[in-house]
Parts: sequence; structure tokens; C-alpha cells
Amino acid sequence: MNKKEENGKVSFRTDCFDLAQIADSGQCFRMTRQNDGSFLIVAADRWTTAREQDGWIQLGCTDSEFESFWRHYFDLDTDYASYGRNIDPSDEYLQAAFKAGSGIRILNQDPWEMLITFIISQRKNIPAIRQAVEALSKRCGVCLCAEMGIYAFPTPKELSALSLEDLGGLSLGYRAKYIYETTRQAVSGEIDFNAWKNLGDDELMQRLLACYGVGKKVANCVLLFGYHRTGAFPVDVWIDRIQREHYNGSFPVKKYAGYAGALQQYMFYSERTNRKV
DNA sequence: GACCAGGTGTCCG
DNA sequence: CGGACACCTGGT
Repeated sequence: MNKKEENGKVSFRTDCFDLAQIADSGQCFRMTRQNDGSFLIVAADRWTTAREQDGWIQLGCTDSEFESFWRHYFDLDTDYASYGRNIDPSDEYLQAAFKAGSGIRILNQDPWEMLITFIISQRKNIPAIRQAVEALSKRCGVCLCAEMGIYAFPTPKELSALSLEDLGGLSLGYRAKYIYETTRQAVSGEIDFNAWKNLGDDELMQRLLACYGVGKKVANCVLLFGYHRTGAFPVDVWIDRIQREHYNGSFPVKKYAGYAGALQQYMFYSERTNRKV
């Protein structure tokens, strides 16, 4: 990765990095394209802007903010090209998927934000998920920038100020009770996100499954996107269809131990972009 | 206006 | 334990 700083703003360039692909990969829902072509990125209680220019990614933050947060957020110290090189040469489908989505990285996002976000995601399409997350943040998250209307994702404590009825008013539907209950567990310390970082994948999975409204799919998404367990392999309707059509029912997760989650993103992205046309 | 959306808890057999 | 089934609401 190369880096430079101009007028107090940092830029970087690296292989396997594409803002538009990441924004559309379905792992984050608060990365939105602005009218001027740049992206606004909100993560937990931080925000910045990003724009691609001649192969460089220009961020709207200082080098020190980049080093202390965004460098890790974008997972810039992981070698994604090696994932591509390790794909079975005879697996033409996966080769093509990597080619289509090789600018995607697995972001290092906040576990709490991921847990609530993916509880919201069930039976919702991506625009609806974005809308619901935004509504929740606006309702009880800290205001980060008044003129741009940017709000942090609410902490457990902030979210716990909302009643079940309040949540129901945010078009969360039957998920309101899941969020209400999970928030209470988080405030009480029954869910301890920091302590859970030290757990092994299987143990962490069990803890997540014990949360009300969290099943296998959501738990895997929290593992992958919130705890950066890149071996986790969430199976949704898209991946399920890919498994049936290209892998005789099940993707060889063991063959790609440790990074099957990244491959899942390439397949999800390429399948969705192909379907759009 | 159907039909479906990155699913999960519950209730059956 | 595996398989239907209902569930809130908004988007194509």
C-alpha cells in the first residue's frame, strides 16, 4: 500500500480495493454514494468521505485518523490478491467471481452495530436495510455532523432508551422485539462484545445464536463482518442458489479455510451484479 | 397489487 | 431433530 498526505487529507492506493464494490457488497449499509461521486462512510461513531481518483483513494480525514482507525477499518494490511491466487484453477465459477468482485475487502466493523444491523436485515432488501439503520441512528444516535445530518450508530445504552413501541415506529416490523431484547442483554452485560473477541469461532457462534432473533445466517454475518472471522461463511438465499447451481449443494468451505468468507463476498457480489442486468 | 426481500422462532410430526 | 409456517414492511 502507498500513502500520501496533501492539505491535511490522506490518500492511499493498493490492489484489490474498489469503493463502489465495497459499498454494494452488502456487508456495510452506511457507505453511500454522494451526488458528486464520492462516498460518505459512517462506522460506529466515526465518519469520513472517500473518492477514487486516478487509482488513488482520497479520504476526507487526516493521516492520524487514518492510522488510528480507517487503515484497520478498510483491512488494508491483508493480502487479498493471494486469496485470488489460491482459488482452484479448475473452478471457473469462483475464478470469474473473484475477477468480478476483487475490489472487495472484509471491513473491520463494530460487533454491536453488525449484530443489530443484521437482525434488521432479515427478509429486507438492501435499500430497506439502509433506511432502517439510518432511521435508528437518527432516532437515538449521537449527532456527528449537524449540517450533513450524520448520526453515529446508537450504543446499547442509547438504544435502550427506546421502548418496544418506539422501535415499532421505525418500520422494523417483527424485528422490533428482537432488537429490544438484544439491547437489554447488551446493557446488562449478558452480551459482552469485548470479552467475546477472545472466544474461538465455535464458542462465539454459540453465544450469538443465543441472542433472540439471531439464527445461523445472522450469526455468521456478525462473525465475519463484526469479528473479522474470515473463515465464517454466511449462507443466504443467493449463496444457497450458487451452491445448488455450481457446487452440487455445498461450497467447499474447508478447502478455503480461513478465507471462505472473502470468497463468499466475491460470489455474492458477482451473482447480484449479474442478476441486475 | 401481487410478490419477494441477504431469516428466525415456533409448532408440529 | 427436520420441515412447514407466520411474520412486519417497503421495493422492484
